[in-house]
Amino acid sequence: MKTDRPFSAALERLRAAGLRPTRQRLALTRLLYSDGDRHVTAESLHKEAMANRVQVSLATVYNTLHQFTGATLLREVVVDSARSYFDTNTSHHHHFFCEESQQLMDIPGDAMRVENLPAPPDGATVRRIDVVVRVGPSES
Amino acid sequence: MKTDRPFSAALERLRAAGLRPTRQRLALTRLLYSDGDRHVTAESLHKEAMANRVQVSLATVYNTLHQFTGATLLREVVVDSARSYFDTNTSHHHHFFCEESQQLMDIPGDAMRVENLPAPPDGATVRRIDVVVRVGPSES
DNA sequence: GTGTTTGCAAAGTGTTTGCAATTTA
DNA sequence: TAAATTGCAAACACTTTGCAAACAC
Repeated sequence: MKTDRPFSAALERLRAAGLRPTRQRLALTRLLYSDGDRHVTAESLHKEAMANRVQVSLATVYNTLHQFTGATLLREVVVDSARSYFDTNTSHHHHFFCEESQQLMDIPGDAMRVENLPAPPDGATVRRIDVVVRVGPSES
Repeated sequence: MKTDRPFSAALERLRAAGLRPTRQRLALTRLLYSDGDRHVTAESLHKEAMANRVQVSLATVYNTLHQFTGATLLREVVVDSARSYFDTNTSHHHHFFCEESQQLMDIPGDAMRVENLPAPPDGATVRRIDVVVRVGPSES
């Protein structure tokens, strides 16, 4: 009998994060991590689940996205004030964002650097640096 | 008779942008540009207007912020998916953002540089590069 | 006067929450 | 069985819109 790879990988991933492997979380984990790095919104993931005959409510998708973010299985990316995006790549990196297509694309972490960052104000510490390169179609 | 500086400056600013100098727009312009660079949300500007006995509806504040953005009198800054921020400094620069206090602070445009930006995907052009340095209180 | 702008209240969007029913361990 | 999770529908916060009254030119 051969192991159902995506399934057991999902199980392990949830266990490692200390989250109960419920049917919904397992299904969403498989969708999110079976095929390389991805950027999803609550709605896109919910649609994808529906299309794959995984029954999950939108509320549960929201909850799950936030739990996963809390467990650093996901990283939230703020690029659009209308919608929240979540990235399965939790390592330090930046993004291209195309406003017309609403597409996010990773920029590998070491391909880019921010130079001469001034000291943060008063008693503040830098938590994170986010670079968003907004792009659009060439012909304007 | 001496000129009412903030008033006529606001008038000129609106004229230059091709916007009719209505009572509401003049008042908001004076609030926005009389005292250095500022970061506002629709609600903060509306509150400020009320506090200064300028009667404007929140809907008009929203409309005005967008018209001003379209006329490059303002620049929208995306840092928080819950709220839209507008910056009276329209030149190229980046921001510190403190999530606990919801405070935005400018980082002067030339103090910081992004190095080794990879080429944008396919037939895309870079429209803008936004760097957000998220900070928090030092004691964690 | 004529076209623009305003303000209200209603509608809209994405997101969160309360709680009973279900599921996991 | 006890505690965690789900799903629904209602509640939310912020934002946009339709339209009649007010205003700028």
